Amino acid sequence: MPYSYDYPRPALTVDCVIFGLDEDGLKVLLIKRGGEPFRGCWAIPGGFVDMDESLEQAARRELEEETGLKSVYLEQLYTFGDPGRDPRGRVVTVAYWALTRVLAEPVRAASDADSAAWFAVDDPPKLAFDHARVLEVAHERLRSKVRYQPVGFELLPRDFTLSQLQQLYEILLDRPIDKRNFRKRVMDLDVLVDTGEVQQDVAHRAAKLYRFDRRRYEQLLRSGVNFEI
Amino acid sequence: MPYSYDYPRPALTVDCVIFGLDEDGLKVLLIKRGGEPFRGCWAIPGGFVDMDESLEQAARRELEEETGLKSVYLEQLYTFGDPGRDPRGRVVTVAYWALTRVLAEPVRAASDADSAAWFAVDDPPKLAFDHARVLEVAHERLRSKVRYQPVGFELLPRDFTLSQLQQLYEILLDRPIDKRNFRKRVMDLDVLVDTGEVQQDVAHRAAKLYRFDRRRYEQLLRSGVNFEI
DNA sequence: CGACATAGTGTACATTACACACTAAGAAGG
DNA sequence: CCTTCTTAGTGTGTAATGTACACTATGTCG
Repeated sequence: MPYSYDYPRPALTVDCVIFGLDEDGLKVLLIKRGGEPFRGCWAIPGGFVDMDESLEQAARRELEEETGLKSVYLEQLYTFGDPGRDPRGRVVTVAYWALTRVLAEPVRAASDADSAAWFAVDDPPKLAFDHARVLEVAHERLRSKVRYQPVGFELLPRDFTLSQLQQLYEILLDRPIDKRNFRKRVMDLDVLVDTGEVQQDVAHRAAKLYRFDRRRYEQLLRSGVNFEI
Repeated sequence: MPYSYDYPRPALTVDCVIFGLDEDGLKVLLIKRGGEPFRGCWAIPGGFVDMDESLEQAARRELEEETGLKSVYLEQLYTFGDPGRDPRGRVVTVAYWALTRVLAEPVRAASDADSAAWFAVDDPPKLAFDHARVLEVAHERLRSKVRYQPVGFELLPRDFTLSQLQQLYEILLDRPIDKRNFRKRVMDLDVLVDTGEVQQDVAHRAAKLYRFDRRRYEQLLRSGVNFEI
């Protein structure tokens, strides 16, 4: 027993709630557990924190190990630490969350997990531990965040059309949006650059392609501009 | 060495950033550390999590032990876990925060701390560990929360005048507010009950006393009403 | 009873949000 | 090449909301 302490310590883990978007709607990335407890059960990817890495680094590492996903922008969600949430003993979990494009990110099963797959957020399988609660908190956070921050842009290809952007927001906000009002609002935000290019190979009038200007966005954000959509 | 594990574990602590309000402005509750490291340095109250208590219970317990403060409404803020933030080794801290009335909550030094005192948030002393950063994150959270949730009501006596409420918001938002617009806005929220009473013992026209209707507020909140002030 | 201190009230104007429907461009197929 | 189909792209009027602004009312105290 190589590691001893004067007082007992909880185990520390990180979990990653990864939301993905495709034409069907909002998805969440889950893994099938390969070990006990809850073997064979679906769960949110995550694992133990190493002593020399930050919490976010740990989350990023576990996510890549278990799903192959890398370089997503992770944000801290909440820390779950009630006694009894893990049958192995006291485990405290710092949960992170992110939004990605589903199609751009094919997932593979990896080391610690039997397999990884996307599930509709509205209809998830039964989950291990208190992961149903974790998913709920994350979904709540996503909903409230979408309203006042332009998270959506991360989910599109670098160059995208306004219709694609609108479709994305309609899925995230789960309501139809008026085209003209949406375009007015988005253009007024002043964070899109017209690339001068248009869509290729479409069987109808090609739409203009825009690009998100992150630098400009961060500038405006600092000066307190309201990014409500 | 009574507690042994197969893998090393970080120590887990909780910290409480307690904001208080008095007529001078926004304050934060700090303790003077009685032990090493950073002995004699001011710090955010907190301590180690016991194995059989939830994170929030731990925060509440440490807060009472170190400052005498109890039954405040704590909310989870953020979890700080970078390696190197504590010279004793890897320590992960789940930070909580709360708003209280300063005058209603005289603080005493207690067990783990030499003394406890309120400091102006804008002009804190040099703080132990990465507590300056923790305070900054908490202050940021407070500022953004005040805008869209009626946190202020917690800080007033059960029965209060609209002028007191306005003064409170002026301090929290750090800007003057027009009296008529403020009253209109607040009354439109429809969460105040007219008690029928008025102030006593004031050397001028006595103001009506109102009470915050928490039940009504929670009802409206669930139905998606906007509580921006 | 006059001076003083705070309570309490309404309106006009500017800004923003929202509802709403047609023309434009390009591809495909006969 | 002309018609049809599909999506792109655009403006205006109206309602709702936000904001600026100044006076009267009520009580205490000297």
